[in-house]
Amino acid sequence: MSATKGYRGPKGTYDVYPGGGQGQEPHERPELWELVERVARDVFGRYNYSEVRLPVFEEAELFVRSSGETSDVVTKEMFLFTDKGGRELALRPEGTPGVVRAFVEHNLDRLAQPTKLWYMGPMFRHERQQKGRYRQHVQIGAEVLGSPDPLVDVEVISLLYAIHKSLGVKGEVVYLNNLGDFETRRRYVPELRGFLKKHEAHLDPDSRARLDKNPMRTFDSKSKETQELLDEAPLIGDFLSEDARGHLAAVEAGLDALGIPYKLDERLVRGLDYYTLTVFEAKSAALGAQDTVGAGGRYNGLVEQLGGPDLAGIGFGTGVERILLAAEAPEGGAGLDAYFITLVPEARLPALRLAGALRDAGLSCDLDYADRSAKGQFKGADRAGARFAVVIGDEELARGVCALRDMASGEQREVRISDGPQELLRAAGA
RNA sequence: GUGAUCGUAGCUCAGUUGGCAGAGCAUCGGGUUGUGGUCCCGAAGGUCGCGGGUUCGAGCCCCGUCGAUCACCCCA
Repeated sequence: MSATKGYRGPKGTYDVYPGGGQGQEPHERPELWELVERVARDVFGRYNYSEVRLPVFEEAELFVRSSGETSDVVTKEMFLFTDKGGRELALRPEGTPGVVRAFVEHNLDRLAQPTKLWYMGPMFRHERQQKGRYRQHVQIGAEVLGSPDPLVDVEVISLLYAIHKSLGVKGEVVYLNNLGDFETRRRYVPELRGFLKKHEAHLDPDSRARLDKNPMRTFDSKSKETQELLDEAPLIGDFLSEDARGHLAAVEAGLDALGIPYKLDERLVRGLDYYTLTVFEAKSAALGAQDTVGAGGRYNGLVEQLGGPDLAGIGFGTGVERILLAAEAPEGGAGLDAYFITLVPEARLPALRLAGALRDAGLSCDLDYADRSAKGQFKGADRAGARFAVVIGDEELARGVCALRDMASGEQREVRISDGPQELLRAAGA
């Protein structure tokens, strides 16, 4: 916050640093990130997904091709730059294009199908920041390539739901829709456009501008008048092909079987061009206007469009900052096993040696390096959440022992220093 | 990119009609020459976001700028 004296982080970014949570947003706390990573890794493992780690920048063209020339993400939110070889590059605004690119580049369709992948990493969008919206933010995502099976849709949605649930996201509702296949949209879009043209005078300016290029996005409008108008508009549900209708029904049956609560929302459209059939959005009532915690959908034409085989695909992305904002912050972290308190300079080397031995044995410990008073060092032990304080002073050195103090009970016993860490461990265990 | 509100100690915030920058918490030290989490005392910590203007005098008023928050646009 202060920053008169030096540099500040770039607009729309934030730092993760130790601070005991004081004045920090949850996503600024390192212990919460460790928790998220642990949980994500664990859940993905249980669903048999493999991790991919990809560059945070790609050829800009890749995003234009996949996300869509008219999408906001591409037209106004990309961080673009040219490298010294004249290549047009972009910091990735989302994860899916990179994953599909890597899938095609490495011929991952040779692996067992479908290919189930997950990632976690920063995404970049040049937009006005807000709480729960940052220019650099972290998404956890999954992509399943190579299967059109609606039960894969179910798995992906349940995966998203499981991650949120494991991390304590509050007030979550999953919205589901089906945007149809290409045939569906060929019939539906002209119908919708025709309807909107008739009422063009009553549309808000943004919706009017989208009329020709992407009329379905009109459903995203927050204008009251436009929304009232849309009550009369034709809905895509009535235009779904036989296949699309069956797909949606199968997804619903699967979600019901798993007991995942969802709401069908025929007005749900997504900002990216590549979606087909299933789209979904998980929102949390615990957030403000940026209430989407995670979202995704099926993209059956994308792999081929990016130069790969004609394979189906589906995936989601979920924002870690938003997960943490919408979650109950867990309290209490793991403390140290031992904290060494040295009362005379001659005690420092023996303490260092013992601490090293304990660390080698797998215990966590720390010592005072600030030459503090005994009282100060005990405070340090307390603040570090140490289970034991190991005290070495004049008297102990003279008798070749250290005092092992249980910080919770206050009980103290002596252990011979020459007995080494094993004896300390035994004494501590008692 | 548009609009509104805000910016004072590490954190949360007081600061009157413009008159010597404060509190609580946190930090460090002392009370207990070697024993923490309670209590008491003390210390340290600020170019009041930054730059300009008005004024004898600006944390306070005016302009600009940067940043944050909220709402749009859109999204995770």
